[in-house]
Parts: sequence; C-alpha cells; structure tokens
Amino acid sequence: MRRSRAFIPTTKEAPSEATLPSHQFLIRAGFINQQGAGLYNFMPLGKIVLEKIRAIVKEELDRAGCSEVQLSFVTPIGLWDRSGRSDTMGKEMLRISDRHQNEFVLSPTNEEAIVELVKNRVTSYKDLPLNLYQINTKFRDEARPRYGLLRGREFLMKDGYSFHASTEDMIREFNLMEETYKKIFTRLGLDFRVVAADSGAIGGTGSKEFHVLADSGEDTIVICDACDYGANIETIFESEEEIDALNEMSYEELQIKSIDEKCSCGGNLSFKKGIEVGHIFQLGDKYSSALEANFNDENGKPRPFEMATFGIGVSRLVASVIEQNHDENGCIWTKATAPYMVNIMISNIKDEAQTALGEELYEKLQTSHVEVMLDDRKDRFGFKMKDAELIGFPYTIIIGKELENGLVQIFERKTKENISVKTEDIYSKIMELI
RNA sequence: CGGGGUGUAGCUCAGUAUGGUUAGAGUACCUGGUUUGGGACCAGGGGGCCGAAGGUUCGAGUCCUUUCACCCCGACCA
Repeated sequence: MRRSRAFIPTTKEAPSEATLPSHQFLIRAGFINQQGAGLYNFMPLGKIVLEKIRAIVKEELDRAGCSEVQLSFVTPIGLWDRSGRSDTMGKEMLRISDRHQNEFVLSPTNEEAIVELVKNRVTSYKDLPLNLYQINTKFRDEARPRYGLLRGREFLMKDGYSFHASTEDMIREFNLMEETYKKIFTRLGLDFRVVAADSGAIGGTGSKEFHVLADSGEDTIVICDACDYGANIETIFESEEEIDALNEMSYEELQIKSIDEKCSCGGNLSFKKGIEVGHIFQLGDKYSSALEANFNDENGKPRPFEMATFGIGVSRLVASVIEQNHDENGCIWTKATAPYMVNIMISNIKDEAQTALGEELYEKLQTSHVEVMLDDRKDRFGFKMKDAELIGFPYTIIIGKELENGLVQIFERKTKENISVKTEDIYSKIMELI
C-alpha cells in the first residue's frame, strides 16, 4: 500500500474520553473510531489486524477438528423464552421489533441457537463428538461500556460449542481446546496465563480463563512462578470484603489461602492484572436438557448431550495486543498482528535516488508477499517517523541521507534500534528479520 | 441502574459567574514559497445552526424549560 493513497487518519492528540493506551493509540493511529457508546468502526488498519487475528483463530480451531458456522445475528425472542434467558439475561439483550411487531434479540451469545441447530439433526452417539464455532458480531447492552474495544457493546467474538456422548469425552475436548487456545495466544505473540475461573451463573463443573497480562486489566489473577497454577481471585476469595481487603492482605495469608485451593508446590505467588480474552466452560447438560436436545446412546436410549462452550474475544484481542505492547510513542504490534510488517520510508520524496530505491524495494517485497507500506508522502523525515512509530510497523526501512554512502537504515519498532545496511543487502536483511 | 460531569471548527480546548461589535486559539486542511534525519518556517485562505427543541429579552454560545448524546466513579458484566 502506498501511504499517499491510504486512509489512515492519524492525529497528534487523543480524544479526551480515551483513558487507556490501547484506546488512545488505536484512535490516534487511525485504526478505529467511535460511533457511539461501545460502538466502533474499524478503519483499514484496524480491519487488517482484526482479520489477521480472526484467521489465526480459525486456522488453529480447524486444525483441532472444529467446524465453522455462521448463526444469524438477529434472533426471534421465542428462542430466548424457551431457555428462560429472556428473563435472566434481562437488559443485556437488545430487543428490537420488526414491521409486524415481532420481537427479536441481537445475539449476545448463542447457546440456544446452536442447540436448536444440532437438535434433531444429530441423533446418534455415532455422530459425536461435534465441535461447532463461529466468529461473529455479538451485542451486549452493557450498563457501562468503556475502555474502547476492551468493553464495547458490539464486538467480534469467537464462540464455540461442543457436543458429546459422555462427560469424559467432553472433558477430553475441554482439554484439547485449552491446548488450542494456548497455541492461538502464543502465535499472536501474547504473554498470557490460564487461570481457574468462577463458573458463575452459567453453571457447569469447570471453567478456565485466559488472561493477557497488562496493568490495565480489569481482573486480578494470582499466579505461581514455579508451577502452572493460576486463579482468578474471584475463585479464592468468597466475599466482596475480602477482595476489597486484598491490598492489606499479607503475603502469608494469600499463600495459605491459595495452598488451600490448588497450589502446593511451594513457589512464590503474586498478583497480576489481566485482560480476559478467552473463557472455556464445561457446561454439562444444562442447555441440552432445558431445550430437550437428545441423542440415542448405544442402547437406543435418549440422553441429553454433554456440552462445553469456548469463547475468544477477537476484537478485544486487538486492544489487548496494544495494552501489552506499547510505549509513549504508540503501538508496538507483534509480528503476527502487525497490519504491515515493513514500512519503507522515503525521507525526501524530491530526491530521485531515494524514490527510485524505495519504489524498487516496494515492488520486490510485494512480489515476495511481504505486507509492505511505502511512505511516499511529501512530508519531512521527523513527521513520517513519528507517524510510523504511532502506527507501530515492526520494521521501517529508512531511505535517507545515508543513501549517498550506499547505506539505508532499518528501524526496529520494539527496540527503537537503528541498524545501517548496505543498499545491496537490504532486501536479504529484511527478509531475514521478518 | 444510582452519583457526578461535558456538549463551541475534523481534533484538543478558551469564551458562559455579570446576555451586548462580525464567536476565538492551537492543531489539522487548501494555495504559494522556503525547507528535508525526529510531528519545520513565512505569507495568504476555507471551514461553525455554539448538541437539538421551545421560552425569556430590544438582543442568547451565555439565562430558563424540555430533550438527546457522550464521558467519569460505583453497582452490573455466561
């Protein structure tokens, strides 16, 4: 992409309502803009990142044997009446009416829809297990949306549902998804922890959350430095008072509390702030029983499906990458999430030698299927560098005044290091780095 | 859903206590020129239903009423 032709409206100042780094930088760098409370538009850069994350999620799930579907976003209210959630979920569900005054709900989640879909189509234990997922828009009418993409009302989420003939098989799938999620978050380049979680109102026997470690996280988790124990503090402390008193709680008390739970390896425990980007649940037959979704077992007897459910906040991940990876100058995208891997900056567009080399490299990298931006704007060096840092390209090739000496520079966003490379070596060097 | 706050140029914000020329600044944008290694400089220019509706007044960005939107703290958040 040529920067001169791109739609990337960057600004020097952040809108006053943005308080978190991810919110400020994603807006300042022209990735997203706010449409209303908890509603965001994705501009070209934001859309690219969103699609990259979506593609990685899809790839790993497909590899693990899941099948992608797409459920309708607008759902008849009757679906929610049958499960009782039109009452229990209350105002979180946004209700709308059509021209016939029929009531509908914008899907906040899709347990009911998926059970209805599978019910009476999968009727034998021989057809199990089955794991279906979608990556689709959700709408939850949060009482107070905030923090940009981290807590929007409309958001992109991957939601998966599995069906099994036995609890053992359901647990097998649950463990498979835990491993699959680890692969996904690792590929995205994130520092994350898996923690025991509160099963909450959805019920079920087990649940785990995946947290991206970041100071701005809304959740507090306890992790052990010696084993893989981790837990959301909600599972350790029963009352609000205890959580409020957390700061005064002594280290020993925490240690004892946690040992009582699961960690007895003797390692050091510490508190961390986390952003919940994934959550997996063992559902059991809660929904299949309620909606009378049965299969026939080996003896021909009808039994409700054993189910599990798996979620990943895809649009939340976009913000999470930046919460974990930024500095005072802007975004630092991981290699897997960067909208463009390489930014070629022509320092002075009037300099014919610089422009010629820039164009040549641009063609060559594109031919090699490298995602590359060519900054061919008329602006000055400093302006273009600030812009590149704000956006957060992993590498910027600077074609500037050193070209006279046969040298160009590679600026690495993460380390802010500049290395000089001979012009004839630049292509091989950048291919080696990315 | 309780409590608090803010709506003025694309963006960040003055101006509103005490109503009174043609509503301002910075930034961004356009034109010309000078510049070209860290968000440049000079000159000129365009851009506003002062969130919306109603009211008070000779006169409203400013006062009153209604309403909409957004933000912050809290509660809530499979």
